[in-house]
Amino acid sequence: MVSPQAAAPYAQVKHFLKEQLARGRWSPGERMPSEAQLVGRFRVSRMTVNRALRELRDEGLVERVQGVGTFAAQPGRVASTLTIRDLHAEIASRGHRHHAEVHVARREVAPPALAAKLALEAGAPVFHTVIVHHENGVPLQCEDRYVSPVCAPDYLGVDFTRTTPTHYLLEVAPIWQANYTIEAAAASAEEARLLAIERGDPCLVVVRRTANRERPITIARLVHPGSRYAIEGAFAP
Amino acid sequence: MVSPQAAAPYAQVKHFLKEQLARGRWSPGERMPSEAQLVGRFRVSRMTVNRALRELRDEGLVERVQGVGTFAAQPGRVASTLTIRDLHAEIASRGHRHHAEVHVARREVAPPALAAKLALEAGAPVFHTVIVHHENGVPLQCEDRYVSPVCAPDYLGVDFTRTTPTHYLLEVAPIWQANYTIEAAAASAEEARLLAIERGDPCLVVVRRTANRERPITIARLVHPGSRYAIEGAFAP
DNA sequence: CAGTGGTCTAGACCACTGA
DNA sequence: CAGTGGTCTAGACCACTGA
Repeated sequence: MVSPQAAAPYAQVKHFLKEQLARGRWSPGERMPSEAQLVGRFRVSRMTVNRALRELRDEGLVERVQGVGTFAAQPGRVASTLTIRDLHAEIASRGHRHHAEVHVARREVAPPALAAKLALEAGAPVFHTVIVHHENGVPLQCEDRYVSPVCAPDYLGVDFTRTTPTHYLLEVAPIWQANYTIEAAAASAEEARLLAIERGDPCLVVVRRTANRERPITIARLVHPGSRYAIEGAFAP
Repeated sequence: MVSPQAAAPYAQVKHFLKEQLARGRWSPGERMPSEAQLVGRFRVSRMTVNRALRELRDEGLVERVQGVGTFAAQPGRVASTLTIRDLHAEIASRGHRHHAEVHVARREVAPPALAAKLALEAGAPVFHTVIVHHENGVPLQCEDRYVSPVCAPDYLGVDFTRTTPTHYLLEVAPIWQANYTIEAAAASAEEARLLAIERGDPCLVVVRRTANRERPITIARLVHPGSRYAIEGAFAP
């Protein structure tokens, strides 16, 4: 009998393997235990073990070859797609906990360059939030965002520990178009502090600007520790 | 009885729902059929339907709430504009000079993990090139590439100072599908040397794997100095 | 309370691989 | 051939939700 609070068996198997992989129990390319062996060790059914391994494969942690076996892949990356996707949903879909720390949430006066990008007049008010998103308690993204009060007048009234800016904005101001840049940059002292990494550590930086049919809505600078985040995607005809 | 070629039942259910979602059968937030209803309609077991829905949730296409139901998610899903561009053409289009330095171009024996990724047998030969691309004399990209001899048997005969691997491969082995990851990483000593940057400097790393209809063609790891390269894109409805 | 999704089980058949 | 992963089934128990 399993006590109610206990993690699901498939999650336990997955966690165990993840842990061992992180510790280097198997070098990349090395054969890992077969499903049958894990069934024996954990006293669970093969479907349960299979789900754990399938999810590890989907996360890029293991490789599986039918008729051959399961092998350790290069160590841990998390995945995303090049879409405007709510980070909360993304983390939840991995079965992980998300929580957000709000560091800044206020009205500011838009300096000229920013005002121009948001199609506001210089000196007009603009909303500014700085929020750090955590996955299972580990900082994953520092979201530095400016929002046009014209498109989302009630933005600052949102409880960002419960609703992400992306989620809220997608609801109140549907996106018509967006552009983005993706680059690698060294963490600033401030970013390093917020993300619990070292200054100068490589970060994946996405700058995204969205607009509706008439005007810009928001500009966000999303900084991710390079070691904890990767963008994944695919295309087919 | 299911004919051997048929897609797996879970994939059929998933495909059906994806199709309907794409057609706007359910608006965002609208309730979709329950697992029980889909079991009845497709004559499959609930585990099968559950897997289809779970994967749709993981892809961000639906939201599921225990005790309540399954709902169509906000769209948010836009085709990636990340294209496979020939770097030579990209540099030329900026009116700049491109030249390539070939550091490695040889046949090697594929270690197991690589062989699996390229659908080769372990120990089979594989082509390996390491080429540094310069824009106006400045190193812009270090291209570390493995190529399946099955798809491009004459690969090593190409003069890579005159033709880029991407250009050549697009000609001899048209791409049917591709996937990629984008991440930030610190330059290794070797990469730093090739790119004329400091070890540890942030780099934008794209790993791209392409395949034709039958089999993988090539895996490339493209390392760019963070200070010199960014990916840009836009999407609109 | 009925309906929902989350998960597990113990078996099954299959395709594939390498010895 | 034995071993592997891919998938399915038909049931089960559970937590959760909203009427």
